Amino acid sequence: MGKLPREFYNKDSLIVAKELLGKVLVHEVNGQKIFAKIVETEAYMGVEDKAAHSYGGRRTPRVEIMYGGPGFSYVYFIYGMYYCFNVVTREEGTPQAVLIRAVEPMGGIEFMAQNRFKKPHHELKKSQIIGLTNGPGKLCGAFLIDKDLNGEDLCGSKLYIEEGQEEEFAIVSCKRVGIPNTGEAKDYLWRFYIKDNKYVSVKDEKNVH
DNA sequence: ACCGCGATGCCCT
DNA sequence: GGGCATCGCGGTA
Repeated sequence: MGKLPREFYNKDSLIVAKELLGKVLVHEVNGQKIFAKIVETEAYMGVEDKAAHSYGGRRTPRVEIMYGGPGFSYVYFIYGMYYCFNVVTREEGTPQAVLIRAVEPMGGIEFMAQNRFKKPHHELKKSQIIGLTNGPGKLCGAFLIDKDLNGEDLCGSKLYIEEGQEEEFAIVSCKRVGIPNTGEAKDYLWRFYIKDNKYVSVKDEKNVH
């Protein structure tokens, strides 16, 4: 399957966030290959977006990678415990990103089970099987994504995204999660997910197509 | 099912 | 020193 080229990422996050649904995130690590279908994303639109780390042109060491070119990872540490994985979009100097919020496991599932719960997959409860990757912090745990992967080139051969199978699905657009203090930005419908997918972190009842 | 809360450390003012 | 693009637990129903 084809790896997404750098040009794929050189667009507004609102476009890339939708186009990433159904694509396959891959991490090759410790001789293992972990891969999963992207089912939920959020667009962070940079300078104009109060919820974005780069809002107003804020340029600190943490967000520096967002100011570089498209197709690199932006991994940050949150709540003292978790990592979140983003894909940097747009050209150098325009700091946008897409947060990957949930994925559906496809391969390397035993490895994910160990990484998340220190147990073999067959010992997991049903809620734990869904809980492997149905949230931004959880999928980073399953995929062994941490600070060391900040700034990784997604056009390389370690952490990358591939075309998925041809597939029809409906896309739901709704409000982003966990950004209560961002004024009008908290109400923008910049979260996207595959309708009816089990691995979506938070379903939104009153949604828009 | 839903709700409330505490964990825990880095980043930035 | 305050806040954070989260999660899992333990309570109540």
